[in-house]
Amino acid sequence: MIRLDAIDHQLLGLLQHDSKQTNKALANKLNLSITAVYERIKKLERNGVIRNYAALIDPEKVSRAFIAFCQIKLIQHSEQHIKLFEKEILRLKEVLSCYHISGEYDYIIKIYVENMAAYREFMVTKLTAIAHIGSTQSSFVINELKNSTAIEL
Amino acid sequence: MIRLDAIDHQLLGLLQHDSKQTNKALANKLNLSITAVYERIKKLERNGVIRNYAALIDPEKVSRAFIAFCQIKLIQHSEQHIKLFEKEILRLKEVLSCYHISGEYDYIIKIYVENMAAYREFMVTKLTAIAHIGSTQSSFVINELKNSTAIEL
DNA sequence: ATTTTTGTAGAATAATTTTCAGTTACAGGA
DNA sequence: TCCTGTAACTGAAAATTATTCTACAAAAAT
Repeated sequence: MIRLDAIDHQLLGLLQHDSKQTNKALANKLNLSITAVYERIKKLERNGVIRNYAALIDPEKVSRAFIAFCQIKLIQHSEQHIKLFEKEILRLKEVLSCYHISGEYDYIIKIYVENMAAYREFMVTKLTAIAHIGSTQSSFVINELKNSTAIEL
Repeated sequence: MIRLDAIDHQLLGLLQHDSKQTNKALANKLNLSITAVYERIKKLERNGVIRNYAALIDPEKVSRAFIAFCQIKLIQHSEQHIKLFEKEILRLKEVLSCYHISGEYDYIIKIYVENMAAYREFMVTKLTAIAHIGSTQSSFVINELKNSTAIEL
């Protein structure tokens, strides 16, 4: 396990919210030298604590304002069927997240499309086209209160 | 509505996966000059297409490997109760996402904690401490197949 | 046909990242 | 206690990158 101190936690907090700020700005906030910040970041990258850096875009600005969650039950649960389902579901670009979960349903997926018509199209031509899907239950997002990538430490 | 051409789409695709690559690298991939890339990025930032840049970290490396979804039903649905619930739920640092949804339950939240014991602690002392919660249903993540921030255009 | 706008390229400059040499703090072993 | 090795730090120099500026070309508007 990687040992992170309080400064690392602060640094991760800052970088999770804005990875474009300069080492100089970070150094000021953390009361460290630029090089110290630089070395800490490189270490976090080497250790795999920081996986990557991403630009986060506004779904509304790119016509993906309609978000839905869909829970899926498979007909059979053999390894073969699971593998096949997972392979197919990951092909779909509308699916931003996919989790294998406990409970009544087997999977929960998060879907980004333009509107309800597009969602219907997605369901009919793409999702239910995947073999071995038993039943599905969709929940449409009325309001996104929070969707953060930042883990508070 | 903002007009984005094919190059903007490509550019957004690249930046959503790796926002740390240099304009030079981007220019090569897009067959543009460095300045052209620079101007396009600034425009996407000005227009709000790019909301921000973030470091994405590995939950396992920071002891947040236990992920759960929890669906929540409120007792009452008056504006007052909704507002209060939303205010309280957003206070909780374990809650990375919170959506108001259609269907049987009112909200779905995604929770990151260290382990099942921490989840129990979270439920007992934090979540169910919020007033007006009717019932909840938790689903634990067995496997995260995909959790992307990148919208494919 | 002409003007305006938009997007682009290349060079110059400003700023930042990265490297380097040297210093300090500290834990473990003799 | 003292020594020694390690890890983390600092400040300056070098390398790279971002940003600005001027100019040009193509497309759209007048």
